[in-house]
Amino acid sequence: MKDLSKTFYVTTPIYYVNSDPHIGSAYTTIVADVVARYKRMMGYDTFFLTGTDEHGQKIMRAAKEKGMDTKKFVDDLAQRFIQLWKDLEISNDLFIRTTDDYHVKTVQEFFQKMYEKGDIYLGKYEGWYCVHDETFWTEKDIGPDKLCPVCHRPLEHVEEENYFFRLSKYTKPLLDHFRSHPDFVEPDFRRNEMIKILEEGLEDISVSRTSFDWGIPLPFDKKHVIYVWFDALINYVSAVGYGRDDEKFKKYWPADVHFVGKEINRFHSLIWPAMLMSVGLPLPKKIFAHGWLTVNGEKISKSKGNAVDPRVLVKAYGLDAVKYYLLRDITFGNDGDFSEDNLIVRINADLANDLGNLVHRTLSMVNQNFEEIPDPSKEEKIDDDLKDLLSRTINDYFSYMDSFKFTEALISIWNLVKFSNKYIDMTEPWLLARDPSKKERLGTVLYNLVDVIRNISIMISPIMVKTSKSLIDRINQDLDVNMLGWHKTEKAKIEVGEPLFPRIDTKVWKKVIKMAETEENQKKAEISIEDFAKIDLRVARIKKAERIPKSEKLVKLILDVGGEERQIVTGIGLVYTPESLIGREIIIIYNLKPTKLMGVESNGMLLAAKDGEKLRILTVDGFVETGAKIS
RNA sequence: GGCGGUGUAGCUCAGUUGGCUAGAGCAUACGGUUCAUACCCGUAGUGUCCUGGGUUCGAAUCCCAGUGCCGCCA
Repeated sequence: MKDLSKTFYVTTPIYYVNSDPHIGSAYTTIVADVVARYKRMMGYDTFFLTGTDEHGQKIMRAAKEKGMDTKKFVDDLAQRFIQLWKDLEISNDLFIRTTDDYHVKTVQEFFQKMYEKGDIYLGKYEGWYCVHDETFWTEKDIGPDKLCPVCHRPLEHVEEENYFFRLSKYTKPLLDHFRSHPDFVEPDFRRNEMIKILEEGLEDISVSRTSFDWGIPLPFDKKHVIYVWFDALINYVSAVGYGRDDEKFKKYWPADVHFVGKEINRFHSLIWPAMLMSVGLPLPKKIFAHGWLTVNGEKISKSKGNAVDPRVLVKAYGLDAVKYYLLRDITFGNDGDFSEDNLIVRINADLANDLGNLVHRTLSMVNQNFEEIPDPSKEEKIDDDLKDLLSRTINDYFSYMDSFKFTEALISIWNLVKFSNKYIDMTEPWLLARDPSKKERLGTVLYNLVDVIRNISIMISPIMVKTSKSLIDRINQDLDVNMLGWHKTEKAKIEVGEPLFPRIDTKVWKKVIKMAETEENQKKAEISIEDFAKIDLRVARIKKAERIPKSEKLVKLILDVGGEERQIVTGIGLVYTPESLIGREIIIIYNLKPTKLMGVESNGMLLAAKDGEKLRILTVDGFVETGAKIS
């Protein structure tokens, strides 16, 4: 299976250093990392590239505002990305910066080639430029207010001599390429968008600027610097030695897949291929444009406070759990939502309950009954079922991973996890253990389970690196994809270890994503006196109080409200003992709609002041008859 | 404004070329079990399959119109 002549080259976008990395940017890189790890496991000589995009007017201005030298400024910013990827254990083989010397040189050579080909010409550009988006607009694109149609910032009028790229010339060749390579751009709806643009025809684009100098100078006209997008795209070839290390370049180019966000799909699916055609290089095999993440249902933005540093999540939940969640819950290619609630559900249900518990119960039984992993012997029907499911899972796993269907790959692995739990239930090893004559059967059952766990740990290894390692170490086996399959577990001692994933107790757990809006929400909307009048508040005296069985918090109260007897259920059991409540006067909402809590009827609600964990019931200042109204 | 996608159980979604009483996971309720992280296993549900019309023996699935959400372009 190992064949190092197979190579695989995978890239992320290079990130514009001027904005902070958040969970959205981390998502692309994490996916690319999973793919790189998977391909390495499959025996490919893999090259995984990420990096930073550091030129452009926006960065130059930002540096100026801070009074910093531009290069020093981007050095600091790039470091933030390098550190983040280190913290997320991203396995990139190179981190490219567009300010790296070799990149600068390659870009100039690339540009020179295009020029010699006759695809670059000097023209006059007149129009409006948005510094923020690095985008040019023509008069007809914008309104009389001269604001950017995208970000609504003021535009700058520019009029200068620019070099242009004859992009229009490549409309037809690109269209042909799209038609003859149906998998060139994925998902398919993104490809269709690109085809539509091609059918309408491409226009030549301006590719140089003269009004500032933070960029790569044109080789043949030093007054100009190369448009930042042009410069950036070329990173994909400069990183693997274009014009500098032919052997390396030949080995890895063309790239197998460029992972990009949907907002930059055009650049990668149209402009970049046209540039490559111009210099006579083969096109990348695939561009995969994924969707955007929202966080807790809202767009990621600093003002909303949900632009969380991914490390905060990793620290709270663990890297493997966050990665599992991202790949399991968000269908790759579509937009998705990073929901902390759903993350916790996945951790508790899939990781702790299903996988963690399967491992823990299996390994515990092995060590309770045997010195080491027992030998299998005669197989029964249920064993064949497990074996069949394993082999189907392995097949599905390969085909899903090869087509970047991570969600499906994980679902299919987890079907195996769930069936393994059922297998334990059906074979009842704890009963087998009580009957010495069934020791052999017990050994077979436990061997099968360890064998499946071994397979699972290999399959999850590109995604959950630490978990996989921890699992395979506990059972003392090799993490080798060639060992995927039934009954390839070697004899070895095992170690039960701590539970892989502790459950998160949602009752006490504090979430880490603080939505800025939450605080605002706590300040409730103004109400009128009529609104308040709808609430019927009364004084009541507690006649009886008793805990509701099986509940820590809930207490059932029998009240006297002006001679009427009422039953309410209240959640103050952690703070008050029932005995201490009897005889006290409290305030209740008298006309609250009745409800049932833990099956016990509650006709009203007691008022209490809450300060974090502290809780005190409201009462009246001196004696008042029960049933008295409060207003 | 043009084009495209999407709208299925409380939640997240699956539903291949139209075909048996519409599915899964989570959550809920009840039962079983005890090796295990109050875990696992089983059972039970609930759905105007966005709305209205049409094609068909038969439509969540195809066609038309409307509507909500989303995307691309202008």
